[in-house]
Amino acid sequence: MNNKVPSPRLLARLPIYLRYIKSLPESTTNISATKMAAALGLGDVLVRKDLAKVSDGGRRKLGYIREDLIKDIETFLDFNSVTTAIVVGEDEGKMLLLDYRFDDSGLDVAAGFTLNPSAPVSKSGKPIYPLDQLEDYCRAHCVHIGMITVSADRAQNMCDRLVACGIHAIWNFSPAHLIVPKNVVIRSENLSISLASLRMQMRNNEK
Amino acid sequence: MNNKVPSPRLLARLPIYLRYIKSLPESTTNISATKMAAALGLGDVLVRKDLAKVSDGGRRKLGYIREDLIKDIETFLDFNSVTTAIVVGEDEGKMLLLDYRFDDSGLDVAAGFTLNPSAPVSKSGKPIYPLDQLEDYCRAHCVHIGMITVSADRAQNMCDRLVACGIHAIWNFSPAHLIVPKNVVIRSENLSISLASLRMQMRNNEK
DNA sequence: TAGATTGTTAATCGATTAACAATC
DNA sequence: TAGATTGTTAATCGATTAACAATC
Repeated sequence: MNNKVPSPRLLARLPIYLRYIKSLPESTTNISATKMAAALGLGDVLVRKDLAKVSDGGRRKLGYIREDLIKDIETFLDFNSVTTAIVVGEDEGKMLLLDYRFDDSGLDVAAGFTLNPSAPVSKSGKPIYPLDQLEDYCRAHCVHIGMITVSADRAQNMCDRLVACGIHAIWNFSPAHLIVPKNVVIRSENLSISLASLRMQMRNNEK
Repeated sequence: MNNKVPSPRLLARLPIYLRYIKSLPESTTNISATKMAAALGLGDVLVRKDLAKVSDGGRRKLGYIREDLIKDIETFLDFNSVTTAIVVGEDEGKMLLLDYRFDDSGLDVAAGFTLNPSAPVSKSGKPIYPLDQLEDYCRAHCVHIGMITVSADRAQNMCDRLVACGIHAIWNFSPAHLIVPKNVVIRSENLSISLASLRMQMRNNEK
């Protein structure tokens, strides 16, 4: 394990490894990179190199110790420390993300904000506040991530308000392209991109 | 424009270009790769090479004709032909995707299926059928994409049913790892991966 | 021992960037 | 002409794979 910035590709594969390892029967104590690679359709050397970056290695002939590997990946991905997030949004989208099960990944979606809350809590019991309490809440609590699910035309405004509250990162679920200062991290989920990629694969698959 | 399989990275950038070009004021008739690159924080040669792959080139000194470029990107991404999709899922998730605005990207989310529909139509008026009508519907209509939003433990079963109906692609919004035959395309949206990547960026940003 | 496995070093491959020529 | 731009060729960079040595 060294301290270089991990590549996005590695970061994308680690949760996949994690899910796979966790899906193995309880009785499994060891897992080899070779088998994991075969099961996931990846090269074995690739998996081994990835694991070398997050753990301190497996044992020849035995592979990696399952328990330790889970711990190592989770530690590397920082799943053990909790980051607090809030959601600002229109009703449906907001509800969904408020109640989304980010299982064991260290995200606490603490509250939702919307213009006119129709209920004081979401389905899973998370509090929903009127939008004008956003600033006070963020300052009173240690909120690091702001999730945006409003429509494209209101997204930049929400983003600016969150940035002004001192948020560290914006997780944008709106289709808008948002502009943030350099010290704020931004990540956009974009179903158009996924869709384009899916259709492209379909097209190529038909030939 | 040639006929090689486009790289996923190109595919991810094209919708970003598209969104940017469309966001320009109505009066804009030309746009240069140089300016676009600067606005989006990309290298200008990269943008120019990307555009060369989808259009038949810009004009020196003037750049690209906006209108044509939009058309070229949309054609390349196949946004003009319509693909029909259906959603199988639990209530909230299903509703959201049924009503999601895939603006102009050529996806028709035609219907939703769930075990016990609480209403005959979604908010935006899309029909919702009981799950046992899935097979009949898929065979009667020309459904190409099956979107899965059920919980992890039921996802593989839904996936198998959809595959048996002759679906061409599975768009998986459940956290499960799904197995499909070679002739079916699969794409999984995975918020854990996004979250891991976001937190990693945050961590590196703080240093 | 033989076989399964890890781990390392070199080769390959693909994507991006740099340098520069062309041209309107 | 000068400047803004495209487009091409070569260089660089990073990620993946191949080959192989080590070892339990």
